[in-house]
Amino acid sequence: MEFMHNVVLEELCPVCGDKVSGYHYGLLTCESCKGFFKRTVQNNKKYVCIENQECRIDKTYRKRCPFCRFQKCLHVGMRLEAVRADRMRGGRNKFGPMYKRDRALKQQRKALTQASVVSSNLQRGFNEHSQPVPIIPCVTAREDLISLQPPLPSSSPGSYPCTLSNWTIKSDHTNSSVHSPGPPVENNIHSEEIFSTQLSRMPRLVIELLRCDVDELQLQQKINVYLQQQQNIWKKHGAPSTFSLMCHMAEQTLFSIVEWARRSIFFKQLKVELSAIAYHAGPTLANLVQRGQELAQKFHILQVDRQEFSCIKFLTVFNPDSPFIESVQEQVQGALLEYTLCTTSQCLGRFTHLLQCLSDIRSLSTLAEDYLWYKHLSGEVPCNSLLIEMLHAKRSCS
DNA sequence: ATAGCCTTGAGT
DNA sequence: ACTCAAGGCTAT
Repeated sequence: MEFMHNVVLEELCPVCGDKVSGYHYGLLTCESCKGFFKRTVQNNKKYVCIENQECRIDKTYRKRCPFCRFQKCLHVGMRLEAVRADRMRGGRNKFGPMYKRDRALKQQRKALTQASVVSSNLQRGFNEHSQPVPIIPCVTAREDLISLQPPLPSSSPGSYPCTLSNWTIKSDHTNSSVHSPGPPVENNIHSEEIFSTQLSRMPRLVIELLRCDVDELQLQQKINVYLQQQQNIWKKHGAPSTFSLMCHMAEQTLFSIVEWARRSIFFKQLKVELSAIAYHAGPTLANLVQRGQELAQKFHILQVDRQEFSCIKFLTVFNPDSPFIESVQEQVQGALLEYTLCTTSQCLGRFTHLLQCLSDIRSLSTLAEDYLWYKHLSGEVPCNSLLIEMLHAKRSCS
């Protein structure tokens, strides 16, 4: 228990970088930002920024601009609705389970990191370039991406259990509007223990991929915050097109994938061409959305776990357009095969299903890309520099 | 106004 | 009985 607590308290406040004192208003923050957020919301304070509304907020400067500090509080995901209108003290609120899952997730990430460092030291090389991988923090906030407005008190946290025979790994999903949540899984106190034990039997490559994985909770929070902001804007200026909204969501996801690719273990050895990105948009938008949902459903039925998902993502994002990438792809595919063989009793069945999913993602991604390019040529794509840049890069290559 | 410490109380 | 995230208090 003490160990669990330490994992959490080692972190830095996402607002100012000060020492975290616990979960406050939706996430881990320091004591001072907790107090600041509380005062601001309780007293309905209105601040004004005398600069450009982009003041740096850190431990030293956090007092200088309360406007930007509060914006940052909202941006990183502090929840207005966690401040009690009736000022009742003590007790618990609806975020309790979310905190618990977040703690478990962080604990598992830490176990992974430790196991992978040990494993790096013990084993030499699944390829000749193999070297101990530095520990890289998973926080990848791009603060310039989202304009800052208060979130709405609408989303309730849900659980997305990824289970497969021996492993039980849960991730938090606050947005369940696209895919339905999986069956409830009881909170297994010993899951971390089991997880660590089983880790030793997992293919090393799978461990590495998993360790570099995207912080889904953060990505979802960002997208949620964005959608919530949009709701405020719609009230004033009317709703934007679904397509424009999806471009924004795709852009957020894209940034996250780029960050993930940068962290990925082979990235430094590659001249990476990020190209095949799977997101939902289509020949007609509705058709592509439907195909995307079908794909999500397929993943759900198969109960694809994080390990498998990491491998599939790697195989999707990196195009086998050079002999080296091709060989790495083969290794990842091999690791996936090894993993599925040792976690299921279905022989090749599961692996074949996963490859089918991969193929679906690729074809969906091609359709989405064509559609986006068409929309771009007809001047309908909002100014999403990264999306368009990627599209241009892809088109100029092929 | 800030931020560190204290009190409270539902959930476990 | 214990935990820990709410609100409260108060020196700065």
